[in-house]
Amino acid sequence: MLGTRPSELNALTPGAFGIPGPLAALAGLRFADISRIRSFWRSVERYPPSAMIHVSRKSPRKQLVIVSGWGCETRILPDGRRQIFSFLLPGDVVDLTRSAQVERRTFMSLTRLEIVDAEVLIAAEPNDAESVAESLRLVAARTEDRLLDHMVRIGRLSAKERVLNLLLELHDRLQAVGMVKEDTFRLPLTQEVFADALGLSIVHINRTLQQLRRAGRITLKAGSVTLHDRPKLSAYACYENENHQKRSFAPAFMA
Amino acid sequence: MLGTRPSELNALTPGAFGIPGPLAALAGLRFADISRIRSFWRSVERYPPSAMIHVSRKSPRKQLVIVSGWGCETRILPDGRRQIFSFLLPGDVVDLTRSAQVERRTFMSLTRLEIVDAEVLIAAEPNDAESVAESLRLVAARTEDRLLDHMVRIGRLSAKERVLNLLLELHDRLQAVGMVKEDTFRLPLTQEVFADALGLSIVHINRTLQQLRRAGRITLKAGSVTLHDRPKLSAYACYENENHQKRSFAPAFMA
DNA sequence: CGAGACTTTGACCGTAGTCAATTTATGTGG
DNA sequence: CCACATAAATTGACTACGGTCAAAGTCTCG
Repeated sequence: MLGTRPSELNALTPGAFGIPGPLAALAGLRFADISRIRSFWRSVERYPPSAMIHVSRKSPRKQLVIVSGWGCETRILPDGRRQIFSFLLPGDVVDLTRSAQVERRTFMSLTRLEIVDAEVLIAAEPNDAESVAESLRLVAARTEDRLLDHMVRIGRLSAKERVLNLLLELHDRLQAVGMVKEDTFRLPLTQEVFADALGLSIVHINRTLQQLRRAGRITLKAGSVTLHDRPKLSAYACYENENHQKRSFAPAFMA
Repeated sequence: MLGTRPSELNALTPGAFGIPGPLAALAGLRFADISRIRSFWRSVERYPPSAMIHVSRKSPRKQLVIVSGWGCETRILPDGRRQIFSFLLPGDVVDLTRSAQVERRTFMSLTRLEIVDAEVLIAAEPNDAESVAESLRLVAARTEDRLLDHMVRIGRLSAKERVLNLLLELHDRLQAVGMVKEDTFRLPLTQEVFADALGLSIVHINRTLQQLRRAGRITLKAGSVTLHDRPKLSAYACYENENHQKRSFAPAFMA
């Protein structure tokens, strides 16, 4: 782990739906009543850390929603090198509809992970099926857009910038789903995962983190990170909040 | 230019539809008669090299099809660094439907460029509207998938591997639309563009190309490239043909 | 022929990679 | 609750890939 001690602060319980939780990211989703939530809760699939989640052509499911935990999309080269394309957080949608060749992206869990098939969410809201589907598409589109940010990170930023830029993105995404407290959030990733995401070696990631720590830019311990002076860090790392000029998507069901 | 002298071998004329041309990449597209092709030809938009193609929210168009020339999607950082996300070749589709934040990707021409709005193609085929639309989606999905290959390139391959891997991809894509002759194809890109796509500096791209040339891996002159021993190069550069296990999409209208 | 865009080369530097050893968790069985 | 095994984080020494700066050479085109 990047810091130390694990924890379950990154896991959600059904009760969490009562407060601005991860699924709030699913713009406009409304859960009419508790019983529906329960039924949906029962169809959650659970995976242990580092599990490969198969989504072959035989399985009909095409959109998966992360309920709790962290996942990622990755590709491993024949010689063992690995590139992580994206991190998937609670509320994110993996939309396989958008890919012509599902085989080329591997979806795996990084922590214990819970997912539901989007079909279940849509079925839970028969009256708003279309609006739910639309929300899912929107969230999936955002996930795709982030691939570009990640490409810029890897292609054009220095190691320090890459690390900060990614941490800033994760901060914002986690904050959007209520998983940030006082600028601090859990980061259940090993340095190896970080390295594979940012196109750097483990050793260099380690040294980069040290530097950022010593320079007082971040605090990283016990598996939690705190970013000090985000505006400044954002400028330094060429980070742009993805919600800059966007309309807000406050979840209607919690007004 | 990467080699020397320009040329129009990468541009298409209407007559080209009679032979396996770029639009063959649009699986299943059928052009019932010449008059329709003409009408569609009249709605082609033309751009000079290095033009920014605006696709703001005000313009209703959402899917653009490249008819001739090369384009790219890119992002420029505040300090001038630039990352090119993808190259767009004849037959490719730019699907803005898939992006929640169009502002974050800039679409520009690299050579003289001709595009048509997908609407036009669909309208040209009233009886097969749905199948044409489906083809467009498929092509767009492939374009998206390629972003991942590009990410691997930038994140995990060495300079030599990156260059070869990209050349191999371009070879295959151009071959699919009949723009490769005897393992040779036109490459109307400057080394700067190459550098910005591969996350390297111009100087290093130049040296890498020299090395590949001297090692006899490629021939690069007069704006054309020849790849020698592609199977070997593919293995070396971790390149996998995207059509590996895929069904072929021979254009029905030219059988 | 000259201007400007592109390519090429040399000299030198620095970021990031590799290898290998050490320290510090984390976790499991007794 | 401790001992040991394993995973993860650190650190040092050394290397090398790729970046920067600057100058010279080429090509194209008006």
